[in-house]
Amino acid sequence: MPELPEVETVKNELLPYVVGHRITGVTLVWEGIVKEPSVKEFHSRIIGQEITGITRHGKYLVVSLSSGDLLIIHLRMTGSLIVGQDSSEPPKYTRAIIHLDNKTNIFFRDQRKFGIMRLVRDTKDIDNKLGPEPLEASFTPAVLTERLAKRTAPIKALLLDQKFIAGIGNMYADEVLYEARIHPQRTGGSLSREEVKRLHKAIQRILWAAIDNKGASVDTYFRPDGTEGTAHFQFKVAHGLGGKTCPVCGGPIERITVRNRGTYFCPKCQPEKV
DNA sequence: CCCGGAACCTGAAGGC
DNA sequence: TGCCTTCAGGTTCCGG
Repeated sequence: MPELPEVETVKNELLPYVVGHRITGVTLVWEGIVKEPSVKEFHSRIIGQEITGITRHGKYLVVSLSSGDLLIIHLRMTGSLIVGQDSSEPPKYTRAIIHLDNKTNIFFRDQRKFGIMRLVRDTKDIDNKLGPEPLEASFTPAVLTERLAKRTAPIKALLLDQKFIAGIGNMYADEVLYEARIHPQRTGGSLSREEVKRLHKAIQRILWAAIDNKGASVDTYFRPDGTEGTAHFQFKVAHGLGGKTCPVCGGPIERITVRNRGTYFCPKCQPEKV
């Protein structure tokens, strides 16, 4: 599942292949991947444009074009962007191919067809959906404290809410709460000052460590060169480690459901009552 | 605004 | 072997 560290890695590793190059064509193997504008207008506006940069907003990739248009890409759950040669066979589940003038193809693979592309003039509509970027300097413990105040939703649900904080998904939410020793069902507003500090630190440490490891290849995530990230080797609880042993207390990792999402945690190290 | 639940989608995995 | 059900989860929508 591409979350902030995976999307950040895709951005970083895609950049050298694409910046300064022109898009010579886009093959839409599945047209439904383009949400906006019409397929016809999408083609006419994107072909011939030079890629000038890529940024990340939460889990969104924003590819800037010389025309001023922005190509917004969201990989959702099973999407990946793989670099290949013009002559290479499209990987399985390829939904779109971006052809560049350097004989390079970007293959947009996506098993479940949830990923999207959108051509827009500005990023207002995605930025309005996103809370603070957790790795920016402006995301301080005080900011987190203020946002948690009076919230009655479980902390796990808040971490998954992109408007509360951008970029965290199901895997990293579990890892962060484990690291912070906070039970996923605790309500946001009930966290002590000490717990909020631990949570803030855990968010930044877990996400930076995952970026250092080029993301977690637990499902269908691959780096643009087709290799796997290694962040999942550091997971203590997330993604199917239920039943395994907590590395700290030796007790079993449990699985519960929070907001219809599989949630892994250690009941001993993350007690419900403090 | 806040909260929770369901829907969207498709392939993998498990039960029988 | 094969049919059927269940599960996975980022985002969006809807109801209270």
